Amino acid sequence: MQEPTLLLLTALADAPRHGYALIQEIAAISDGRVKMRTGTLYGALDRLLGQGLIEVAAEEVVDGRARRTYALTDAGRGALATEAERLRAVATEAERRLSVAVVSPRVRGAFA
Amino acid sequence: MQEPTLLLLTALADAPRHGYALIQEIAAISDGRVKMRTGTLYGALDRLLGQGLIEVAAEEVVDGRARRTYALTDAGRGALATEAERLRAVATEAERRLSVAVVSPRVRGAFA
DNA sequence: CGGGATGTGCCGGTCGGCGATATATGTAGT
DNA sequence: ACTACATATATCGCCGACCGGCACATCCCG
Repeated sequence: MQEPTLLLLTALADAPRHGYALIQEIAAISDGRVKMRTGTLYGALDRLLGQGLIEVAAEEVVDGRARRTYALTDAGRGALATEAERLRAVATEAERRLSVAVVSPRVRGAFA
Repeated sequence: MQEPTLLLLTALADAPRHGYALIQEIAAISDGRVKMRTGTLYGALDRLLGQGLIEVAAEEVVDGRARRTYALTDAGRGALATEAERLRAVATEAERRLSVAVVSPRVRGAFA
């Protein structure tokens, strides 16, 4: 699972949302750094529907505009929890290794 | 940056290693779950060299076999640290949202 | 002498992300 | 009335990363 997909699931984790709201939510989560395009969004949505990680929670017409609301399934919640835990583990390991890195001779000299 | 790439940088974070050793190190990090293929490895290595995140630390011949050892550059260490922090943030947000999720009516009934 | 571990490298397929584009309606400004 | 922007959904083709498979070479063990 790649990051845009993970962000999508994260944006659905606390409450069901429709496509356009997801784009905004992801921008908010990432402090404006990630601007998901509709190409990425609807492709990922289709894929996640096929994988059973999300489902269509509602289809309604608001102000003349169709709106389809998606929600995480139990499987989606599980997948997100697993993925989050795995990523945290990798991040922790990366940081641990950086901190115990073999100090280069040049830098080691600073402690001599 | 994708996960195989992140794993590669992580495997190089504590000490320089050569290609084959990286495959084994990544398997160890992931508890045997990730078996990186050579196609992925050398492709990523080339890319990371081009990006200046890693460098060739040594080229030697051991037991008649050529061995090329790679090491993280300062830029690579920085990129890995940044990436690890970002991933941790996403993982934390995902877990937070899962925990504060709107409880569905069906489940909410269990608390009534 | 065959098989497995060590070691590097290429090639083609596949899949996900991305930019571009299209369509349609509501709202606000001029 | 016209324009522009936000809301909202959807498709298409390109590209880059990943991956499986293959090739090549040496060393060690049975």
